[in-house]
Amino acid sequence: MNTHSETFIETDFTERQMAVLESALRLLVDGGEKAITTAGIARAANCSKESLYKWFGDRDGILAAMITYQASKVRVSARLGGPSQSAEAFRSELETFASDLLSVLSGKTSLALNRLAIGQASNDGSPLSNLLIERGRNVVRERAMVLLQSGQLAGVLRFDDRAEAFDTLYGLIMGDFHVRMLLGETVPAMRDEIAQREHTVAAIDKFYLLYSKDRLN
Amino acid sequence: MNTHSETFIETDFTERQMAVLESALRLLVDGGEKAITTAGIARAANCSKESLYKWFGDRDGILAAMITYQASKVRVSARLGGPSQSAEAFRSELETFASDLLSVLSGKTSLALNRLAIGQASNDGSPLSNLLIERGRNVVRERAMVLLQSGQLAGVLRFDDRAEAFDTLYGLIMGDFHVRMLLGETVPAMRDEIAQREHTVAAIDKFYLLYSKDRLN
DNA sequence: GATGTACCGTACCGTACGGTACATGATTGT
DNA sequence: ACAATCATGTACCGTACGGTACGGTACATC
Repeated sequence: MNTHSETFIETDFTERQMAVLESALRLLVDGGEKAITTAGIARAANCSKESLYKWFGDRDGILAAMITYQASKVRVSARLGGPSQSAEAFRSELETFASDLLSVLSGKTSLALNRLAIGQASNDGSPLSNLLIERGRNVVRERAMVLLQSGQLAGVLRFDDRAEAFDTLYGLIMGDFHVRMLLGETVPAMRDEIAQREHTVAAIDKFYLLYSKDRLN
Repeated sequence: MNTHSETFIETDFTERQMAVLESALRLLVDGGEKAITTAGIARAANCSKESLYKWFGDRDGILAAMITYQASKVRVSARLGGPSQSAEAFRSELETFASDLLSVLSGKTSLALNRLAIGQASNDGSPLSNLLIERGRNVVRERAMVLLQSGQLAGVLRFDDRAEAFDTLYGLIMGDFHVRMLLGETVPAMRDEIAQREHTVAAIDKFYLLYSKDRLN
């Protein structure tokens, strides 16, 4: 049995459907939203439009399925260590989180899906945006929350408001990089692996200056 | 003579054209991108489509003109104080900057234009995005840069890399609020004036912890 | 009062897209 | 072997949009 498949979240999608969604995502990544036409998806995936409508209902259903499917793929690896650990191990875990955050949010597919959801966020209740917030941001946020919690329990960090600490951590890591990348800019600090690493370390340094247990104020 | 008009940047737009752009912006704000049809703009502004094409070339020209026009309106008030000033006055100025940043980026028109630019950022070189970055972010950034510079000259702040200090300041102020608002979420910390004020003060507090001259490391 | 300019309103054209219907081939269960 | 189910490919329909053309109107300039 393939152990890889076990790390994926179970979805209600057929293999064929996932293949179609995969090619639709690829279409979105290098073509933008205007490239996502029902005929285009069908052509790229060698499937019929009728199948698309049978499986996903309508165009918005296809888009929602793309987000759900992608979210099931990038599900971040859960924490393995317990709450009791050394300060060095915790710092390392925090840096891993920061690095993962940068990698995920700067990924082409993530950017394309965020652009898609933002582009139609002004219309109605915008289920796409909610889907992206729930399955994207909130998942990452939950992981960070338990991480911060364990840091506090381990006596490494000190804060009153965990949510505020998370916001600060996020801000120090991402800054305005996300929006700039969404606008199509190639952010220098995201260029290569070492630049990302450097930025990550600096961000965590600042976070420790603000929330370390040994903080001097 | 009206002194207000002098604070506006000169643009090449006629009064009539500005009125048309104004109603187009209003259309965009409460209708999203899909509401911006040439016929819709003409109808809302009581002008003819032919005039639209004569003035702005094509649909993208209209969108570009909307961004340029809006940017000319929200041009932030320039700093008046010189580099030599008290620490209290500088801190106050920094808080004013933070407050202005929050107000501008959470404005309905700003959000709508950012959504518009992001929505079509994946296509080509995307002149809309560049326009928004140049006339939006970079203007604000320049203002913050001279502000930070004067803070260093006044002996209040200490940093080696001014750009890095700005990124940190921005991250502390905005966090992921911008993206969340772009996705349509109503961020609690942006709800009312006092919540914004509280958040602003906390952000500047953290910034001072990191970049104050009296920092202890 | 003639001429030119700028604008409005509307009608029109071509195209592209979302969605549906149908005919043909594959696959599976019995 | 055969029927039933499913998927593909194609053809089609209605509509909405970008862009253009044209007739009509107000106004200014000479």
